[in-house]
Amino acid sequence: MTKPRSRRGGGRPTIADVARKAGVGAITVSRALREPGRVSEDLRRQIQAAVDELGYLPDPNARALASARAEVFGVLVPSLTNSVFAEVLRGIYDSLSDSSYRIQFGNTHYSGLEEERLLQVFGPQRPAALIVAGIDQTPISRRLLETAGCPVVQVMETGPDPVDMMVGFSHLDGGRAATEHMIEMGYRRIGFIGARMDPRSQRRLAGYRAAMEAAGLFDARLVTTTPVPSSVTLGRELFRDALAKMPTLDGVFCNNDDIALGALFECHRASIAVPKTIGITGFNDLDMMEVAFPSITSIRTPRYEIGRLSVAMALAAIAGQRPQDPVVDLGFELRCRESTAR
Amino acid sequence: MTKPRSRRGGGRPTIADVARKAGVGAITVSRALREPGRVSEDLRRQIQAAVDELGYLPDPNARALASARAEVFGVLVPSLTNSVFAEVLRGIYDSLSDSSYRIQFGNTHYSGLEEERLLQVFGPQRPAALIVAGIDQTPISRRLLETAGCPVVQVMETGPDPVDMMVGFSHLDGGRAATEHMIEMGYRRIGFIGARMDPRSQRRLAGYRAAMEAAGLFDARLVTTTPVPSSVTLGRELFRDALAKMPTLDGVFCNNDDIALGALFECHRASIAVPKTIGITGFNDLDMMEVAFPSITSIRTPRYEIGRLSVAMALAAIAGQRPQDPVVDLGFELRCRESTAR
DNA sequence: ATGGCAGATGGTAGCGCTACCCATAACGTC
DNA sequence: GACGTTATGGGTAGCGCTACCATCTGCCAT
Repeated sequence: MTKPRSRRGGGRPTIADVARKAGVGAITVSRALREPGRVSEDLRRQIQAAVDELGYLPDPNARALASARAEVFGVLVPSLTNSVFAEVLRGIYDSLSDSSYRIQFGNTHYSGLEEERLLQVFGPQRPAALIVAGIDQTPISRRLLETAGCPVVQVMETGPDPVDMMVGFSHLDGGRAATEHMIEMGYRRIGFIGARMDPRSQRRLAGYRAAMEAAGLFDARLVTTTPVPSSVTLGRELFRDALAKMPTLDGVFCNNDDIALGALFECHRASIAVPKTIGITGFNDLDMMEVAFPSITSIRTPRYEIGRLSVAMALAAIAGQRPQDPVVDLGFELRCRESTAR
Repeated sequence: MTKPRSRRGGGRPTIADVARKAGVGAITVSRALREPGRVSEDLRRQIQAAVDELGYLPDPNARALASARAEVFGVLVPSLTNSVFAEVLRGIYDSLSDSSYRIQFGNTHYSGLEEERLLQVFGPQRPAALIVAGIDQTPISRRLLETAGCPVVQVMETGPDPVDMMVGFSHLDGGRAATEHMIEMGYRRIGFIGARMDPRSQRRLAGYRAAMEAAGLFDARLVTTTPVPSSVTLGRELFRDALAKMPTLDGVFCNNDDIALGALFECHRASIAVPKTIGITGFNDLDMMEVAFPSITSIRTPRYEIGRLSVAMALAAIAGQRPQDPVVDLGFELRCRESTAR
């Protein structure tokens, strides 16, 4: 009569239970929880008491269905092995841990197809916001993002044509700055070694090339790359390859810090003096660069900050505050260290 | 008349649209999608055609509400900076990417309170399974896990009293094995240096102590620890502290590989011969241990495999297949390298 | 011929919440 | 004193899906 069916949910209190106990309507409970300002002080207290007593927790699934909006941030990164993305994720996480938003994440494995698949999985859920790494989405992914009906933040890079918002920095400028630094320090036969060669790596390479050409130093044989995923081990191998191909090498700009570390270790092993015989520059400035012996010059990238700011922008957009400039360039910083101090 | 209200959802096709187009009942569409075996070949084809034509995607929120079960795996890890957990996450992710399960993750920051909060956020959503790192949950967290109404896998460690299932290895045995190896290699004044000192680090320390005591070598002044989060930088500092405290040190077993790398770099910097003057052993066996110069002895831990197996066990449990043994010890492996080859 | 039973399909009634609209009271304003 | 206007609360009707039960068909055993 009262309960036509044993409750499927397993007997957890519902909003109706709270409403009954507090002697108010269910809607008022809903409002008291979501927009306390619209409910009088008295009722709010009464309702809070009922909530506490019953241990009521709103059902996020019912909420999502009724409001056509899930309290979920979807986050797409291309890799979990690469600690750079772990840091972005950490920034995202830390900025969201006060809120009731949950984080759902997807690993695209640097694949456009996989990214499309994941967007198709995330979309129907109507997430509160989407944060995706990179700016080179496939046309299908782009359309999925545009029609997602929620704020979208592309992170890690900036570019001219945001789907919605962007937070990042210029990899091309970073690559150029690193290379110019080495040229300034007197290196001439500067190699580029890079793994994975995703779009961001490509742009770092382009920056390297621009700097080298501007100085009249570019030589295609100085470039050693592979699509294989980056690792310290691979860094060592690539460095050996580069040196074999070009024995007069006097410096290397590495795609990232893992590669740089591998190169450094190989120098140790082969008794090549760093920075005297060969200079080394990394990219990202992981913690270990400072500590390495010799310490390694690198480009500090604002990974954690990118995560934090992307969330801040998304939350502002959810609250209806569109930023004046949807594209934010957080820049980077050259950290000169022993490995290029000739 | 037909549509009493403009559709809140924004006009995406619903199951009713598919049913109408295929000329069947909504329930049959639902069944065709979830348990194809229970629908005749003919209708299945018809329904599939309608689904394709409309581009129908089921609404996961509605599904979750109606079935009191969300297609979500909740994953709780204590850190994102520590690449060990990134690897576990990767294993979890890779095992789930074929399925329609989504992954929601939480970062407990090594805090029991934060873990409780996150479980309280995850619970009401009725996830399909929960994967949590560690076995030292607070009583409240434990109860939340027990009453979650879904499979629970505790990962990274094994222990006697699983909430439900466990996948991991013995950190105590790992610590002991590393220490015994150093003793065998002729080291005597072996220090332990450790950061963070979470429960797993504590057990590695206990293993170290057991081995040292068994050999009559233990001395409390050999132990240098800090609750500060681990990093390569910190490894260097701790190593210096340890050496200052105990100048006769002839070896160190490091809490983890970051610390070991910091110690190695400090040895380079201070011109301390490794492995001759001081031996170094790490823990986890990250990629870089093999490449370092000298290469660093470490304990290989099955991080990725833990992630994969935890998902496999959870999926089996969801399918109703309880494992014969709910606790799986994946073991570890000592990798002897140059840093302890005296 | 009857009953029974399995397999295939459909109808009804929610799951727990919120959007939308309405009711009421307490104040003004002119 | 009629008419807003604001603040506060409630009722109704779904959101899109699935659990539960009913129905219908065909086929076998009796």
